Amino acid sequence: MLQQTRVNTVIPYFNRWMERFPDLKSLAEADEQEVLRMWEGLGYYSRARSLHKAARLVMEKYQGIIPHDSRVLECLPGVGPYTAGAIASIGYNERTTALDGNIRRIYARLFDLALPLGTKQAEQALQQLAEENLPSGNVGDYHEALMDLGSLVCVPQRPDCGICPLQRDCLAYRNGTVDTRPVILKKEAIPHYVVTAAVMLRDPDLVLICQRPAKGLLAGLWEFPGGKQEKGESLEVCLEREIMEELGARIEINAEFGVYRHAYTHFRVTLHAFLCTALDEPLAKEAQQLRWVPIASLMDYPMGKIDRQISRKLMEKGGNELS
DNA sequence: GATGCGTGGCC
DNA sequence: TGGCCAAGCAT
Repeated sequence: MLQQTRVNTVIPYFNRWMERFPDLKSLAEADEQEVLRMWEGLGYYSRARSLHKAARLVMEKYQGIIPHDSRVLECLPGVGPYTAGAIASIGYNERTTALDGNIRRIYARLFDLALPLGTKQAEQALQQLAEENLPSGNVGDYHEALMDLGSLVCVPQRPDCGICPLQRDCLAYRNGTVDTRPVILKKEAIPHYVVTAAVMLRDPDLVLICQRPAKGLLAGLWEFPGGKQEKGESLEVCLEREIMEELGARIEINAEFGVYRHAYTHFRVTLHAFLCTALDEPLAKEAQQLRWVPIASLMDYPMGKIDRQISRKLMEKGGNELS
């Protein structure tokens, strides 16, 4: 859960998760849709599927005992170099590095590393620094201490060097390069898409939702069908085209339903949702499956943020008022 | 080796 | 508003 996610965001999810899945066995026996529902809102949903698979794998292959060896841990789905090192060092006090974003930043500043983060040379240098500076004992505490220092004091922007216990050892501080360490290569500006979605209603209170493909963005989650607006295309034409492409159906667009903005990692979207009626029976083409579900049951289906907002608005309004 | 993958907080 | 960033990993 903590991969690329702040502790304060994780805490409520972690507590709910541990209540529902108190051990590996309960997680291993759960079905994937429920796992995704428990994860909904945390993002990076492949983490949930990987964790689910890893639980099953540990139950089957390792008799329910999470391995101690970081090289073995790295073979588990969703477990890479950092997570393997964190489990081994924090969980089992094995003498292993656990190089996360915080610790990379701290070492880059302590040693005034000029190599851009993410390059092979920088990674090698950081890994070497991590190994050379690994204490002989209490490695888990060491890693947690550095991560806390990185998240509270040696933060990316405007670090609080005045209260840093490492100030006198910090080469970047001495050289006046704290603000430019670590060196981060500029990222491309992210595109902004306009997309449409159809809230297709059918008596008495059914609405059509589609399960997204098993790979890619929001994989396995449910959504209201639609897609990107093309150049020179009106929102209505866009929606009619998308529904024909995705579902092979003509629709009647009855009313605007809402406008939603959202920023993903690699793009932004403005989504226009419309209340619609199907003129043909929709078929699953790109979607894994389609389902006409009672509006009151929408919470049973894992969704991304925008589709969950649409769902909540639908549930508030109720089916009758809309059709 | 580069790219894709969510969401929320801060400025 | 938009950019930046967060206890990275898989492909």
